[in-house]
Amino acid sequence: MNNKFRCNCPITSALDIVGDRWTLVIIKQMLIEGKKTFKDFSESEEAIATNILSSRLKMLEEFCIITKGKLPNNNKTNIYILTQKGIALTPIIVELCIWGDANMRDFQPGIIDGEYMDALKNNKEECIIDLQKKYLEKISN
Amino acid sequence: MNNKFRCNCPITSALDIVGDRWTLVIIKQMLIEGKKTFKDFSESEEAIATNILSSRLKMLEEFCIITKGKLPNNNKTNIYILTQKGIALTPIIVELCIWGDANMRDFQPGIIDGEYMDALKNNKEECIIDLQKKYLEKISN
DNA sequence: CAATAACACTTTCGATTTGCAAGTGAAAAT
DNA sequence: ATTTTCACTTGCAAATCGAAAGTGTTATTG
Repeated sequence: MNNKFRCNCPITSALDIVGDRWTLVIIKQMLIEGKKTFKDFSESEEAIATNILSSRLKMLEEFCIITKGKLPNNNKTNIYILTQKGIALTPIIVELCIWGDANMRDFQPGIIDGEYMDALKNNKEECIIDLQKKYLEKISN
Repeated sequence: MNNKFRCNCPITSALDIVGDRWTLVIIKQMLIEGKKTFKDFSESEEAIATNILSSRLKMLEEFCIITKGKLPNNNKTNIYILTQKGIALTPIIVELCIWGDANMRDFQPGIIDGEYMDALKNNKEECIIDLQKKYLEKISN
């Protein structure tokens, strides 16, 4: 197993895992859009290719950011769920959202905010806690 | 000019620009490590290749995240400076730092925190403001 | 029970990107 | 005048990406 990490900086080390075109998009889809199956992800707006999706899910499982499981009455569909490490990425997702909303419109005028955006601008910290709480509720039943 | 953007989500749009292996590492080096010349970046711990560095600096300039300039008495060395859009990435860098520090040690035991880490854990918001203020001071003289 | 559909991948392959090394040209220092 | 420094650019092999098609297993439908 070769070392994925470029150096001992915590920021660079974080980027060694989540710093690519797709990883945080998948996390976002789980956390905010409630996606949890391979099909959910592959049918997303972002149109991720299935081979890339497959390799990213595998990597995220290796680094304990998600877990792969099944529903009791269904032996076909895999269910992917964020672990604590994964849920802890919420502040990063939220900050990306705020930055993208505020700074990318000049180049991407089509940006459409979700319903969460207003709340996010008003009270960021509360919003982060709320997103995490809602995700935990969603997966616990 | 082809469209870089995958869809209308602000998070995905942010990741279309800063979601790669190197972009946020460069921003971090500017903001936290005070790097500002091509040489500074190319001699970094992370060891970015000069062709990649060159293409990223060009891209960041296109998207108005950095500006390229010269010092009055030096016509050789280029000085790269974060714009407001660039400085606004501070919260993302900070959150990556916190997440990496808290969650990557299992896989990267070598992680070494900078002096800013303790302050960061105690008072995140103040730390973000402080980092931005210090950067602005640094470039204004 | 047989046939079909759905799901979760895997494989293939051409295109793009990465990363290393070497080279270039202009400015600054010696 | 020569050497060094800086900021790139070029060339090339290796790795990764992305679109499409294929595979195998598990529901579902008639």
